[in-house]
Amino acid sequence: MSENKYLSIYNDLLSKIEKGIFKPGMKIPSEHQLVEQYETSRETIRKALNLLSEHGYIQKIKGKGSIVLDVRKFDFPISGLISFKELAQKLGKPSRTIVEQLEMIKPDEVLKKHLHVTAREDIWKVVRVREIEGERIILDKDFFNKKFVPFLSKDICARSIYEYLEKELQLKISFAKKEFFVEECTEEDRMYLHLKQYTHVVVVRNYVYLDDASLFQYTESRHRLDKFRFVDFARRIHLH
Amino acid sequence: MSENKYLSIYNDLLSKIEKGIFKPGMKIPSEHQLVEQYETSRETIRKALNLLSEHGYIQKIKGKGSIVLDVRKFDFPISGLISFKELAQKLGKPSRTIVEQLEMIKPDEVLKKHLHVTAREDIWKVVRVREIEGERIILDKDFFNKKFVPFLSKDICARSIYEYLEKELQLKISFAKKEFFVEECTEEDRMYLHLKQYTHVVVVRNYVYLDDASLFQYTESRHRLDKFRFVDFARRIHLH
DNA sequence: AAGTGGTCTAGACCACCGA
DNA sequence: CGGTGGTCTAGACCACTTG
Repeated sequence: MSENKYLSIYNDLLSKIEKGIFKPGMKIPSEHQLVEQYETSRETIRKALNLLSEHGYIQKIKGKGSIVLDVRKFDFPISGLISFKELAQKLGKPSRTIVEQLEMIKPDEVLKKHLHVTAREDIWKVVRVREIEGERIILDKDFFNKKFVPFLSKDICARSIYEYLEKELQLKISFAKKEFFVEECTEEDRMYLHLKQYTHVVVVRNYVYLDDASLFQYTESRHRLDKFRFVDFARRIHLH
Repeated sequence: MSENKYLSIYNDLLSKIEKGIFKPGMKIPSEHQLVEQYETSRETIRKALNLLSEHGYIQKIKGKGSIVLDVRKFDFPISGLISFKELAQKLGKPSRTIVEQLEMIKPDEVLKKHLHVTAREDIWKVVRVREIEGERIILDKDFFNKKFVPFLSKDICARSIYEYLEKELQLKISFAKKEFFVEECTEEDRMYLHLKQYTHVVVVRNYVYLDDASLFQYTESRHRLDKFRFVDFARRIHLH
């Protein structure tokens, strides 16, 4: 219901692109035309179009118009790392999540640094393995500050912690910083994953921040080399 | 000189953050105050603040204000893959670029698909090796449609093709799509890189689009495992 | 209740593009 | 030249936070 006007226009235009009413290469109506269609002001239309542009659906060209792009349909949903769930869904492959550890700990030196916490604070530690087609591919180690996440259960971890945090606890995730690099396998990797002949894993460190800019989660995700994949869609910034 | 007003405000605020005049955790002046300081309208201030927010420098909180974040200073400049140059600069290490191949070719099947071209079009192929501290770390294979880049020389390739395209040819790069994955080393990798004991490379496929949404460059960048690093800063989108 | 950021309006002028 | 998108203004009302 009471959606923002510019968001509802964004969604309306998006669905027209996805349904093929606006086809790749085509120009969508001009801002002036859209102002009349949606009976709103030009800045509101521009907000909707800028969103479409930032998400890679259209390209705005000064003096010409906005044309529909075709880059996105080949790809995974939005820019960024495809999650385990999305991957499994896309590929239509049988998969499951195994909760290996769930405990309350005090942070060690490394974790204190990553989570910006003191030695006295309580931290949830969750270790999960993601299995696709019977192969244990990804090792996820999540750490949550108990201050933000008072309760966790194996059941919640086996489903989606993510959904629990956003829907049940109403935590508003605002932004995340990710780091990727390759590391030699650890004992822990060998214990939990089916590594085959691979001697290295791709490590993704994920720092998640809430709406009020407080860091509440640190995750280390360790992927078997051959099953790692990432897609990034980046708009170039033209300052100056 | 004749810079946009909102961009000059953005740059001014940014330099105050980087100089520490606005410190992490601090609130910057309210939009109303900034309107008076910069003698402009509120929407213009908001454009500048939204840019700062999108680039991860501040966090806007409704009803409270905008606070300065501290996530970025630990990291490489803007979100996205750090380029060879940035890496070398950051680490202050001696480095150079070696142009191994520069030729005009007709696209094979794979390239036709990647560059969206026909078999008759001419394609520049550039193969370069990036060396840091005497080690050949990265193999870059660039392909340009001759339609957009009529002339290239070894000299240009040894410096920065990038600068040449933007400054000399005035090409406006608009957005890029990147794919990351890990692959087994090829003969070519072994020939050009110092791979040490590593049996795999991190492959980055880069598709670059111009302002008019035409695809003009395809690049395959092959990194030795231990020297690959990526940082991503992603704002979470809250639709609905 | 006062202050904050989020949305929205109805105008204006500009730079760019195509015919 | 008319049409396009980019910037900018000076208001307005709202939802939210804090005292």
